[in-house]
Amino acid sequence: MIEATPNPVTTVMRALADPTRRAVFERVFESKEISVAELTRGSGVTQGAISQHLKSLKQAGLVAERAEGRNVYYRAAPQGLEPLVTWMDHYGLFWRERFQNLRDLLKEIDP
Amino acid sequence: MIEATPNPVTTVMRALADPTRRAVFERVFESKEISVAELTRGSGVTQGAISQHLKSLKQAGLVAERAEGRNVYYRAAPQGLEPLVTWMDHYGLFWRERFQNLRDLLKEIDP
DNA sequence: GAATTGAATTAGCAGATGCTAATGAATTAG
DNA sequence: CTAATTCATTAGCATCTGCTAATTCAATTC
Repeated sequence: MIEATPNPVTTVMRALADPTRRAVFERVFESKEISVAELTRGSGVTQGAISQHLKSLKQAGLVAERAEGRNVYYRAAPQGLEPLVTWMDHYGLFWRERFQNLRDLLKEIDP
Repeated sequence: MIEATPNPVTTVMRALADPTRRAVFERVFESKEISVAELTRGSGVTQGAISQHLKSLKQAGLVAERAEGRNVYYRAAPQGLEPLVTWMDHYGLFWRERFQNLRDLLKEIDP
């Protein structure tokens, strides 16, 4: 079965399924803003590869960019995760169990 | 960067990233139990393909099986989604918004 | 017992994927 | 102005993936 225009869930899952690409997202997420060069350092892959991963993440709506001079700074766009959350809402029944342990968390947010 | 033993998050995401395979999981989830033949019907792919997808899902811990006679019945194992949930717990900050609407749900569970 | 059905496995293939190396465009530094 | 830095893009590649078709084994059915 082929999806003409791929489902958002598919897009996001595919973007995050690759460990290298997911690691890029995580680093972008943890830094408020981070340049491509900085992302490349210690990534184990070339700058070109990083740019390609960033392109995928951007198309999935998971990161956004801001150009400044010759640098391009990326930041996470966690709203991009919404398709995943919605999907899990529906198919992750076992959440119910989690909700039982959630009282503490709620207190933390609104004591 | 190559992962020797792939991360559970990677395993689950990869299993669910493919639309056909995810559709299989969803159908298994919605039926309490379902045979391979039944899954094959209306899936658009051959029985062999379905078996391969089920194998992936099983290795990811997302489904379990029960053999009876010459049939094999599959059921969802939503605990297999835990790696995903844990990951999102960490990287899906925007959950905070959702938590605000959660009070009602909690009351429903423990009035 | 022979034919049928359900399911797993395999070989083989077309297409997708992730990577590198190289190139090019743009900005900054000397 | 020239050299160096940052980033995106491309071609080419080795590998992975999802599929079909075919085979095999097991369990019903006739």
